[in-house]
Amino acid sequence: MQTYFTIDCVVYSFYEGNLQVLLTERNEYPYKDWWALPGFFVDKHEEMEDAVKRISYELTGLKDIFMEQLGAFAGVKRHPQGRILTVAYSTIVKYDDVKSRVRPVTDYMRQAQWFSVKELPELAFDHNEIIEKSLQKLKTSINYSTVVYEFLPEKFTLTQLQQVYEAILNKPLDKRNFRKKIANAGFLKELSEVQKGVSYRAARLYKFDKRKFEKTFAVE
Amino acid sequence: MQTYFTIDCVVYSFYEGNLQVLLTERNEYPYKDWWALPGFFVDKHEEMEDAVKRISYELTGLKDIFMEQLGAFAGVKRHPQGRILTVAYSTIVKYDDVKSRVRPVTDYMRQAQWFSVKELPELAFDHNEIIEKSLQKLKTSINYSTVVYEFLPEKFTLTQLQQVYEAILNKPLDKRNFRKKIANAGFLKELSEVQKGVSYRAARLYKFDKRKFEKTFAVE
DNA sequence: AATATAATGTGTATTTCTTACACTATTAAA
DNA sequence: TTTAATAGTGTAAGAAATACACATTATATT
Repeated sequence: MQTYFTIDCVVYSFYEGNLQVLLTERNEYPYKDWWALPGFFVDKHEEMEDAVKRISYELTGLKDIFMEQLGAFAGVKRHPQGRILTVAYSTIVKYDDVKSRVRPVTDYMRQAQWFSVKELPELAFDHNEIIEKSLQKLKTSINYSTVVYEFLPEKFTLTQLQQVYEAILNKPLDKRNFRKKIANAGFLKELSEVQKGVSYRAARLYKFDKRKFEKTFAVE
Repeated sequence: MQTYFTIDCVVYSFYEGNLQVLLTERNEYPYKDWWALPGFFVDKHEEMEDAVKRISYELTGLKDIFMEQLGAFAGVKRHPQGRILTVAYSTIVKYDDVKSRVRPVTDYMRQAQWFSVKELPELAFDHNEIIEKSLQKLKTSINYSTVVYEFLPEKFTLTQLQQVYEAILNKPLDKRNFRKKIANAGFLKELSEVQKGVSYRAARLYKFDKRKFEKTFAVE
């Protein structure tokens, strides 16, 4: 007994204070003209991770992006033509790296577009449910993972970092307490550089120090 | 392009101070005579969750058990005959409910046996990896979920509860601090009953109060 | 009845973490 | 030089986490 097998990608970025998800407009039945997560059939000899990389690359032009498996969705009724098992992955890209490059991947999809997670349309299949689950996971893993840094450029300000936290947790945070906590964690390297091109006091730039992070979370 | 589709179950219980996993001895190639997680092909019109329930029931005679999806494992090379996608689930049963009932499910499997997670043999396919990942997840979810209570009978002592925590976290805990923390959380209902049949001071029994738990973790 | 055994049940002091809260400093643009 | 906009900073109070030792109780054994 065999089943069709696809992967779907929840591609996130951060823009204008909001978490954004990349959706594509379907050009085929079922759900023609509906918005949906970008997804595909996985090739016979292709690893799932490679399929995700392939889709993400074709959509955004980027390689080496954050990628995490969310789980399998295989409800018998999720697809009108019988079970299609999908494995959902979430990926995160830096908006600036991508903004002008986003485009649909195949003829199956018309346009590709960013949507704020706060204003999602009704999506094809069980895709709203997949995104819901993915957001939940983002939230709970924020303190134990490097996801926040995946949204930011290499050098970032503390305010930008706080905004990403706020977007994921969907609530405002106190600036001083936030900074204390971040300073305390000790994962950031303070640079001597400051922000450029702003018409107000320029903020100091920081880098995420992966080594220090791994030391803290090392299993003994 | 289609793929074979199985589910594998990580069935846990708690016995003699250790986390135990139920393994079956394979009676078929590949990996004949190896120990493996109990698993099966999923029927065409069967929901994954139902397949897990079915297997767990056939192995242990129990219904209504804890069940959680761990994720999909679909490496092209995980099965020598080409990709077989498996979705792994973890389930938890109470050892006493089950101890004499455990038995293999089909001709594909010879005996079924509990193994302490501290002394696992080398398993078929990628099953060691699956268990590793599952243990990791147990650990990180212990404080936000009801998993610990799934291991225990309806009425249990605080020492038993502490032992389950210790087995999952794989480290000893301070008795007084542990009790303070539990009392503080407020999920337990103290009973007027005490333990029976022990040859020393009998401990007070407690029940898990699901309502209180849900109140605490309610999303606002 | 006395004793040995084995586990139960309990409190305090210390440290660490979390939270609440408001003003001055700096820069660029007008 | 003034205005606008954001950066950057400390303290006090309360809550939670940790480290630590002994008297109590139920049963079994003699």
